[in-house]
Amino acid sequence: MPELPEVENTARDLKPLLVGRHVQAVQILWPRLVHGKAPEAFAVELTGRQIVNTDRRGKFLLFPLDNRRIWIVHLRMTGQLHLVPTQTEIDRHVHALLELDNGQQLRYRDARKFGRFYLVDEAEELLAKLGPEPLSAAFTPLELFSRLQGRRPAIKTLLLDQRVLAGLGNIYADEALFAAGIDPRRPASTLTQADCNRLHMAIRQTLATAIREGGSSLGGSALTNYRRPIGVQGRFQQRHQVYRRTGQPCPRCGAPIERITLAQRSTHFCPTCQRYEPLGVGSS
DNA sequence: ATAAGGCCCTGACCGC
DNA sequence: TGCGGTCAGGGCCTTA
Repeated sequence: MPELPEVENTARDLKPLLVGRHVQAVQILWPRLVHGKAPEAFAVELTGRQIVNTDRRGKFLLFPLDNRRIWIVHLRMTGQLHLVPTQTEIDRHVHALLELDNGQQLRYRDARKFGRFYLVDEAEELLAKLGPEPLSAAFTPLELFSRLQGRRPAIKTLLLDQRVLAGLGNIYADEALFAAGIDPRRPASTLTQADCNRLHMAIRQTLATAIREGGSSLGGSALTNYRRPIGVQGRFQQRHQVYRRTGQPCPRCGAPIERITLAQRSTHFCPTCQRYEPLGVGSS
């Protein structure tokens, strides 16, 4: 499931393959892939354009074009972009074909059909509500603390809210909270500045390491599993401390990892290392 | 304004 | 082997 590290790797992998290429033809095989306009109009508007860069904001992939418009892709759960020779067989999960000027096709493949294409004049039309980039200078421990003030939901829930912080999904929210030693159920407003200092560092280190490891690939099949455009899987799943490790020993203390549901999402944590004791409650 | 829950999709997996 | 049920969950939408 592509989150920030997977999207970042996708953008980086595609950069040398796409920048400078012209789009010679576009075929949308599943109309609802295109957001906000007819797929025919999308195809016409993208045809003939040159891709001048590849970039990322949150979990969105950005492809600025030579006419200053931007093609934007969100992979959601199972979206994948691959570059293949034009004559490669088209399987039933391929929903878009972009013919390039070098005999290659950029293909969008998505078993769950949750992903979307956008074509906009200004990126802000789509990205205005996103919170800060976790790896940018704008994201500071104080910024994190400020954004949690007066918010009652569990900290895990808010970490998944892209308006609070852009790019975290279920895997990296769980991993970052474990690294910071914070109970995912804690009401966000109960985190102290010191908690936010640890969480800020944990988020950055978790994401930076995951990017370096090529992201996380979970599940057995190449269909639903994250694959980089160059075809390889990520390696970070080998370093998950809690995510989908229910019942297995915590790498820090050995206690069994627990799984609960928060905001309709599975949540994994160590009940010992991520303990929350509200003031005035409990003994000692 | 915040908060909570439903919805879209289909492959993988489990128990019988 | 076949089959029904459940799970996976990002972002958008509706409702309170």
